[in-house]
Amino acid sequence: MINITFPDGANKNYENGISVIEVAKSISEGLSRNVLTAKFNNRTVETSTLLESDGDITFYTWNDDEGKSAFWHSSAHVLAEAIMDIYPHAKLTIGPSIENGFYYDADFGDISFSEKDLMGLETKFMELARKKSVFKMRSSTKSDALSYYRDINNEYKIELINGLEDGSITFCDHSNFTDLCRGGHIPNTGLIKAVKLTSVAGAYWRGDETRNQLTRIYGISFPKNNELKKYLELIEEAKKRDHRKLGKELELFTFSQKVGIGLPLWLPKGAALRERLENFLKKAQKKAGYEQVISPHIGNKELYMTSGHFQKYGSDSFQPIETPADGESFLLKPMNCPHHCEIYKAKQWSYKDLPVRYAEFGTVYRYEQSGELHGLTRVRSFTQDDAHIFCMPNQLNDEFKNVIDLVLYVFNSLGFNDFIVQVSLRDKSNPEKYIGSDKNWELAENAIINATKEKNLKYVIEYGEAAFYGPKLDFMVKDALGRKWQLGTIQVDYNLPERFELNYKGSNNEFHRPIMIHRAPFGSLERFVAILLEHTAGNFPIWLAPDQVIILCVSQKHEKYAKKVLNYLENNEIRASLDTRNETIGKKIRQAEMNKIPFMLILGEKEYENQSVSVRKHKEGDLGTKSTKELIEIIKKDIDNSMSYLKL
RNA sequence: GCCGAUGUAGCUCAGCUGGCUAGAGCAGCUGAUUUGUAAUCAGCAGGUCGUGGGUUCGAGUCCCUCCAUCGGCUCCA
Repeated sequence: MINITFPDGANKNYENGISVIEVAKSISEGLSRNVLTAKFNNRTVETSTLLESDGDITFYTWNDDEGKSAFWHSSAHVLAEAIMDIYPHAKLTIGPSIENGFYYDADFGDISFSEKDLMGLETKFMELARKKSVFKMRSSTKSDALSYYRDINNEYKIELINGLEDGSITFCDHSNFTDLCRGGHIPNTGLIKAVKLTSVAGAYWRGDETRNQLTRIYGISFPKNNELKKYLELIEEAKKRDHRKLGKELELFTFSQKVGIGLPLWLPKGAALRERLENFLKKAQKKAGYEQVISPHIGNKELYMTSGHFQKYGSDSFQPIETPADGESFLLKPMNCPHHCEIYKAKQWSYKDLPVRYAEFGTVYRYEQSGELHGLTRVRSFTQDDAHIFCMPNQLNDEFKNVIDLVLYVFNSLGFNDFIVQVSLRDKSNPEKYIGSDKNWELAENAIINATKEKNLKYVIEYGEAAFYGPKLDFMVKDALGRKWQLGTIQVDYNLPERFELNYKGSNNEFHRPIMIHRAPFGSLERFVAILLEHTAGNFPIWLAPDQVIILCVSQKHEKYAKKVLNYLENNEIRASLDTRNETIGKKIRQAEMNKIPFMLILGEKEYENQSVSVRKHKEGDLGTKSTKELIEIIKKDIDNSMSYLKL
């Protein structure tokens, strides 16, 4: 007999060698039907696994992330089977589950696989799934595994197996198909009732640009047809929130091939919105002891040689601007830090002066690869809400924590509650990617981790994501389609102060090196506005909204009164516009709704007679007739509410 | 940069297997209408079908080049 403990603490005795699914069945028939995968003693097991010791068990269904990932991972197996069925010469590599679905990477050799071919694969997929083939794990010796893949000439799997330890190698069989796999499957293929192969993409083997490019097929599958339908509808809805679409519709920004790809042009409404964001942050920074500085858009190449940026990024950047003078060249500013270092150097510093905090909305230019450009989120010219704090070692922790507070304040003010805090550290196996001593890196990395812990932030560590000069604390937010983007960032840097030979006079009358904190709560104004657009679907908080009020005349007869009301609103510092076009009131309302203007005022005969206004709120509808005094109160209150966080 | 897809008026799209002066709705302009809470009616104007080449009696439609955009990969100071 073995004793099995359940998540609620209850436990029960079973025959030694009972299967996971039988244990589930002993609890309830329903659970055994829904269980997709399980963990036994914290190890992922198959539902067919036989249990031969005491232990804790947890069952996972479609409602759990673990259940979904087993479902999707199993779907990847079926996809692989379908690929081999239709393209017998393809070479399989890996096929994991991802956040929304799964993919499989395969080498199709000379065949160019395109989206048109997905339909055929999808049909084959469902045909295979319907066979209800059972997933069975099987262990193999390293030499058997290697000889299996040598026989079918799959160098990718051979490379994978060579990286595995003998004794830990397992295959998963279902139907007549087998694949190298470490486990975590659903009971059988029949549970997959719906699949959608969503896209084809190129992906480098092992993520390495210098190696073969494989064909990646993305898909998503569901236990019910209806869920697939709902998922596809959700995607359609999300596409409507795409900032590129909304930015055009709301006349916020545009691009022009003539100006150049990836170089955004801000339209009046967008520029004004951006300015409001800048002023909001400037105000907060002033309170937090920052001073604004200004630096030029170009800098001498020597500046970036000193910082190390030129050596690191020079060859694939906008190329240096040569001047008539011999040997003189300038770079378009790709970052502000070197300039701020030189500003720091403009005077002598005493320990009594520190910390000093230099802030600048600095526009920078980076030659991003053409395939990487993406709306406003990845551009070649963007404005960082940059600042650099120069401080002493004993001030570092407090300064860092204050910056965290500032970032959180910005995020909370704008309703970004759903973000991931990422500690981006160096990849120690690639030291050539970084500058500076190991000792300085240790200090910087520890400073970030400690401050993050002290602020009780839940964080994930990502190795290899650090900047070349120092580790980062990144605040990641998802766009409408779930893609993660870095917005806020805070970096600890011991290296640039060294390279720029920054110093201050300590109380012992000796020179010391300050530590530098790089930070940008928005990250870039461009990306921040893009993500804000997608999160709000263009319904900005009213304090930010391009137009807060639009006045709609029932007929052109009321234009004069409308102008009076407009004037009144403007005198009360409310952003308003007037629609006097010769159109029906219905049409003007419709357009104002589509333009997402928070308040609409309808002015006609009735309002003119008693000098009132009819108020309609965006998405809510008619609020009835109000006096102009009441109107201001209503709007001011609304603006006030939208700024409630800003005042904390 | 790499893989795949797409590219027709300001916007959203139609144009079957190549065949008469390339269509529609919205937006724009002109006129009528002067309107009561999500589209008033009529008329007009607007496109070298992304670019350059090729195949063909004939190309928006087929082929190639380049460019841009979209979905990924790589990259992201």
